[in-house]
Amino acid sequence: MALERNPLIAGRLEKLSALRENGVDPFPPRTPPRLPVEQVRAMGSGHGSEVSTSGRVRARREHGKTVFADLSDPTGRIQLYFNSREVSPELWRLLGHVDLGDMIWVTGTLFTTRMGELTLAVSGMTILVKAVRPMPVVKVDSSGEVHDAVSDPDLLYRHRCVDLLLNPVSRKRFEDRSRIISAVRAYLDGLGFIEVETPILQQLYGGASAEPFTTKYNFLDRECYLRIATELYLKRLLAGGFHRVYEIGKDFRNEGVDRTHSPEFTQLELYEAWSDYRGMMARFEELVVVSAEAAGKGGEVVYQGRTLRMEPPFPRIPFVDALHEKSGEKLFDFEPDRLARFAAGLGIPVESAARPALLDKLFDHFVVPGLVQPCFVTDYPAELSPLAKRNSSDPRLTERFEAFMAGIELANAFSEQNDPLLQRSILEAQAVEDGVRQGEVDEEFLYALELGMPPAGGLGLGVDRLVMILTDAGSIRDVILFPHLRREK
RNA sequence: GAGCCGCUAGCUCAGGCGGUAGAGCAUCUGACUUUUAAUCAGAGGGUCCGGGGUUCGAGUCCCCGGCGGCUCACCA
Repeated sequence: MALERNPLIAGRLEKLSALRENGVDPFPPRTPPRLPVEQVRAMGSGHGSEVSTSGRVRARREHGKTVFADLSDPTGRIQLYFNSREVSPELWRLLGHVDLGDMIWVTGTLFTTRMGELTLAVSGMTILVKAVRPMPVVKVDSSGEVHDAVSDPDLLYRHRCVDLLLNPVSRKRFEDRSRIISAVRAYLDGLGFIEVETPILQQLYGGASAEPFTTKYNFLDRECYLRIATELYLKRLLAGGFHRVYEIGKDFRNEGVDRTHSPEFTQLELYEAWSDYRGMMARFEELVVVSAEAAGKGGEVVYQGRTLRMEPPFPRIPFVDALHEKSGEKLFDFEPDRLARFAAGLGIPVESAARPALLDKLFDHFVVPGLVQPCFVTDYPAELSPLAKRNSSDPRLTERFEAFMAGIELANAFSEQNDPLLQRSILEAQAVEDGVRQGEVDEEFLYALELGMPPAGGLGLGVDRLVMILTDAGSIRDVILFPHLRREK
C-alpha cells in the first residue's frame, strides 16, 4: 500500500517536508553525546547539572504553555518537560513537528514534579528520526492495567518490531532466549566441547525421519535438500577424533505447523565420546538447570499455569512399561494386526499400519499427555530407533531416551550405534521401505563407522521448545522472531 | 490437508429479525503554566478482507476465494 494513502502517514510526511524546508535534517547522521535513560534516572534530581539523552517519544500531554512527554530507550523511560517561557522559540516550534514515535535527542536539567515524578526540563532538542508510520498507542494506567493492547497475532508476528516495541513480555522473552543459548554454549565450551558447523545444503538427507525441503543446485544440475538433522555429520567428526562436539543451528522439516512444530527450528546436537545415554541424561539435566538460571528461573518454572519442578535427577520411565501401564494392555507384545485393530478402536488413524508407527502413536495417545513433570522415557523399541545401540539385556529395545516436560518432547538421545555392519543393514532395510530416498544410504556416514567411531552418547535438544518452557510461551511462534507466515496479499 | 471460529477507522472493539456505519484511543483545530490512561470543546477519517449470488435494499443471508487463530491429521 502506498504510504500516502493513509492520512496519518500523509500528515507525518507533511511535517517531514516542513522540517526539511526549515533546514532541519529529519534523519541526521550522528547522535550528540548522550547517556542511557537508565543512567539519567540514576542521577536523580536537584544537582542542577545538565544531562543529555535520546530515545523514542512514546506519549505527549499538552497544557497550553507547557508540554509533558515520555521518552523511552531500551533501558527505561523518563518524563520530559517543555515550558514555552523557558525554551527558545525555535525549540518550541520544532516541538510542534514532533510526533509520537519520533526519536529525539534532548538536553536539560532534572527536577521532581508536584506529582513526584523525576523529570527532565528540556532546554535543547534535536530530531534524530522522523517516524513516518504511526505505531499503535498502548496506554497503561496508574494501576498498571494495559488499555488497547494490540491483540492481532497476524500484525504482531508479521511486524515483530511492533510487538517488541509494544510488548515487554515479548521483548524479555527474546532477551531470555539469547541468554539461554549463551549459557548453553558456555556450559559446553567449559567442558571442552568444540562448536562446529556442518552443511545445511545437502545432497542426501538423514539423521531423522521427516520430509525435507527440496531445492536445486543449478551448477551441478542436482536436487539438494535442506538438512533435517545434523546427526550423521557430527558422528563423522567423532570418528575423526573430535570427541566432544556440538552444533546449534537450524533444521528444516517440510511438515505441518502447530504449537510445538515450526518448519524451521533451532536444534542443539551434541556428541560425547566414551559416554552413553546415561551420560546424556546428566548432560540434559545440567543443561536445563543452566538454562533456567539464564532465564532467571529457579528450581520451579510455571508453564501455562502448571508448576514444573526442574530439580534433577528427573525420573526414568521405561517406554514399554509406561505404555503397558497407561493402556492397560501388553501392547508391545501384540502382533501388528492386533495392534492396528486396537489403535483403530481408539480412533487412531492406521493408514500406515507399520508396527513402529503404531507403537509411537499409541505412546503419544496414552502416555505423553501425562508427562508434565520433567522426566526421561527410556529404552525405546529398536524399530523406532535405527541409529541407537541395542539394549544388551533385551535386543528388542535400545539405549535411548526422550526427555519430556509439560507434555512436550524436549530432547532425544541415545548410546550411538557404532557397529558399521549392523548399522548398514538397518539403514539399507529402512531405505527399501522408504521410497523417497530410493534405496540410497549415506555411504560417507558408514565409511566413518567402518573407520571406527568411539562409543559415544549423543543428544538432540529442541532449543525453541526449551525457550518456550522457560519463558512460558504458549506457541513456538512466540519464541521465533520471524515465524513462517503466508505472504500478505 | 480437514473441521470450527474470526476479519468493521491507524489500534482496541460495538453494530437486535436485512433498512443512510458507531465509540474510546490515535490524528487535526481550539482552550489550558507541574500533567501522567491529563482534561475540556469541536472536526476529519471506512473497498465493513476480496469476488459472486439472493433481495426493492446486504457489514448482516447464501456460495467461492484470501489471511489469521484454535483443534485434528502429518511430523520414527
